Amino acid sequence: MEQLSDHYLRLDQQLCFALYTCEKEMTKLYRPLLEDLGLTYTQYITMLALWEKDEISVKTLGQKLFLDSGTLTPLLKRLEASGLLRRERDAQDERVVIVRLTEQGIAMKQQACAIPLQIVHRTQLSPEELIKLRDELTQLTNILNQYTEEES
Amino acid sequence: MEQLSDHYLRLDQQLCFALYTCEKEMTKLYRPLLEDLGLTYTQYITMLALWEKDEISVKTLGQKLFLDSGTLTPLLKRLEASGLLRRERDAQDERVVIVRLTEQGIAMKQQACAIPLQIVHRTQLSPEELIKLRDELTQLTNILNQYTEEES
DNA sequence: AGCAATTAAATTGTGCGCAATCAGAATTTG
DNA sequence: CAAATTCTGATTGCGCACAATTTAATTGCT
Repeated sequence: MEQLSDHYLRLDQQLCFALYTCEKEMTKLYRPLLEDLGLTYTQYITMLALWEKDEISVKTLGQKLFLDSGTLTPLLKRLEASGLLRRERDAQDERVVIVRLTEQGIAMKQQACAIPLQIVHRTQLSPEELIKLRDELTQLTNILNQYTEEES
Repeated sequence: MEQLSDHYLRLDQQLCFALYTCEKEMTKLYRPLLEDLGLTYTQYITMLALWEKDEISVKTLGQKLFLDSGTLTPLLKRLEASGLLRRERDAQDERVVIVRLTEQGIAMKQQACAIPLQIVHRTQLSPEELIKLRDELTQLTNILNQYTEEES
């Protein structure tokens, strides 16, 4: 006989599993659209960050994206190999690597700007619902981040 | 000068990015708790599925978890190496691999049942808020899944 | 100036996640 | 019944994620 406590271990009860599957499904939705640009999902959000603010260090970029150098270094090397950006050591501080978009990298923004609206449409969410969900997730991220930060 | 259309490409406007970072933060919250059990996050949700229903095929398990054999086969081999389960070919249909928990795998459920409440507490969400967010994410997953399914 | 501490990236190693491909088994169909 | 098709897992390859370690550069302290 199933215990009452089993309820808390059910897969369909878990917020984490809903989040986990939803994130994967969202990435899967982007994949065919990004394939046209020759980008993976993580490369896409990296380009979003760089279209907003160019000529920043790997560290600053990592803080925006919540990614560390173990992820960013090879990813940026691939984007560099694709001709979208250049990685150069800072002359002032040789420890720092500055990321600069190339003309090609800047130009890709025009192709990318059609993507967000296509995605929004497919979520079938109203602008209000989307903003609400997005902000709830952002707030939850901040709350969870307190725990993970203070333990390190 | 920044174009109006740039707004749609801003990182902090993206639902996908909020989802992406929140999912990673949630996984990071589980990590130290799961370390005590010797499980990764994906191994944990796999165990959740198996605690609910044991002796199922890799295919059925994959459908529950939204994971394919490329992910599950090596993951299940690791869980088998840890002594938590056994993988056996079905005698009726040799194509099918049946996953069975060992005594040790079943016993781990008792240790795991403390985890969900600890996580819920750290989200600082009321039970109602948590259920609402979880159900919204599940619904969004189902909507997005329509698009990704119909294209294949 | 000299040396420890700090900082920024890079590197290494493990484990997903998934597309693509392959192999073997079962089923369908002419 | 034989050929074609479908089905289930396994394998391979690539790209994240992230912990841990290493390397090199800078800063702080005496």
